[in-house]
Amino acid sequence: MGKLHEDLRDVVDCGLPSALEVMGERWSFMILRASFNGIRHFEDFLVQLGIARNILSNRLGRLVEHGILQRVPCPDDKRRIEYRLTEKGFDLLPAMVSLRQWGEKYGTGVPSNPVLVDRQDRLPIARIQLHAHDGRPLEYEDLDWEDRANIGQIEVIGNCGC
Amino acid sequence: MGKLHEDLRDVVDCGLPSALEVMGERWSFMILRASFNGIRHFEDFLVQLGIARNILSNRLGRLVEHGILQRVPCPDDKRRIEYRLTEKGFDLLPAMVSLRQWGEKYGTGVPSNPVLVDRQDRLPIARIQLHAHDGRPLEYEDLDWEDRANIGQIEVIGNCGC
DNA sequence: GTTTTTAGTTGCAACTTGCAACCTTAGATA
DNA sequence: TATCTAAGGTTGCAAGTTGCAACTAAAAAC
Repeated sequence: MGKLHEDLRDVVDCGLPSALEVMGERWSFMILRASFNGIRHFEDFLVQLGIARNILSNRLGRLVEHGILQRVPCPDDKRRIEYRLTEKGFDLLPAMVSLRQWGEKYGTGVPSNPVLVDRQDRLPIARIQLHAHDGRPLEYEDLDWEDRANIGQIEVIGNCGC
Repeated sequence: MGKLHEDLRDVVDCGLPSALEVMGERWSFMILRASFNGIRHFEDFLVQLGIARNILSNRLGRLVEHGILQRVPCPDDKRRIEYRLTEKGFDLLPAMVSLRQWGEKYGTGVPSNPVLVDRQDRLPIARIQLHAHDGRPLEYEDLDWEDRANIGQIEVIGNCGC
């Protein structure tokens, strides 16, 4: 475990390798999706995903190790363990939704269900896209790569630019 | 190849499994990132990523197979092959950026470079997040899962809701 | 016509995966 | 109290996947 992944790390200046170290594994996003849908127990993941026991055990362990899930023993039944999303885990929602939207657009064409809605008006959320620092939506033609050194001083807090 | 992935497909109503069939493989997102950065040739991917030749060959083939990259032989030097992003490939940008931002926030702390900027003002793009159909930014507390059947009629074109 | 460059393929060893069977601890039942 | 069942694992094995190094094929350079 690990040897394959460590190489990815120091290849380039990019958050991607460290993200992929956990989330690049085959079942990680599926487990995350189940978590977002409220699944919390080992056997429920097992049934929902059709994953092998040992792999699920291993993946849950790795997700916990990386602070994406939290392992909480139930106080009322000490056999049961709850795997809950941490804040770090919740922060993966945009990435997951974006991948899901892409898969839905180009994949088998099966509409996803259930669907994320805005609690206020019960309407589906918007398609995820890139925005400028001031909120204007950006298409690929509006973008450029720039060396960080050339924009260091005018950078605005809250924008990461990557 | 493929046997492992087909199972993911029909597990749930979700675009995620079909997205992960290609992009869930260990090197796919790294190759995609290199493509977004302008890398187009076999040997350049090889050097930039430090990936094994046979794996790169295999992954490029799969990305082409899935219509994410296009294999274009150069007319001036017929040894050379260009791997170019298709529209389907470009559409993965939000997912990649979102993952990258997450990795940058929680990973090794190394700032990504180069950085995506708005061509108009040369400022870094905003952090990717979820928005309501009318553009309001949404946090996780503002969201709910809803069965597609309950919102089928009021659904707005351009919103996918997943 | 020999060498170099680009984009691969092949063989092998090491690692990872999936499946089935087993183990461990805690509650439930009698 | 002993036994049964449920929840969450671990272990062993066969099959599949990966990485490395060495080899090949075709086109360009010298």
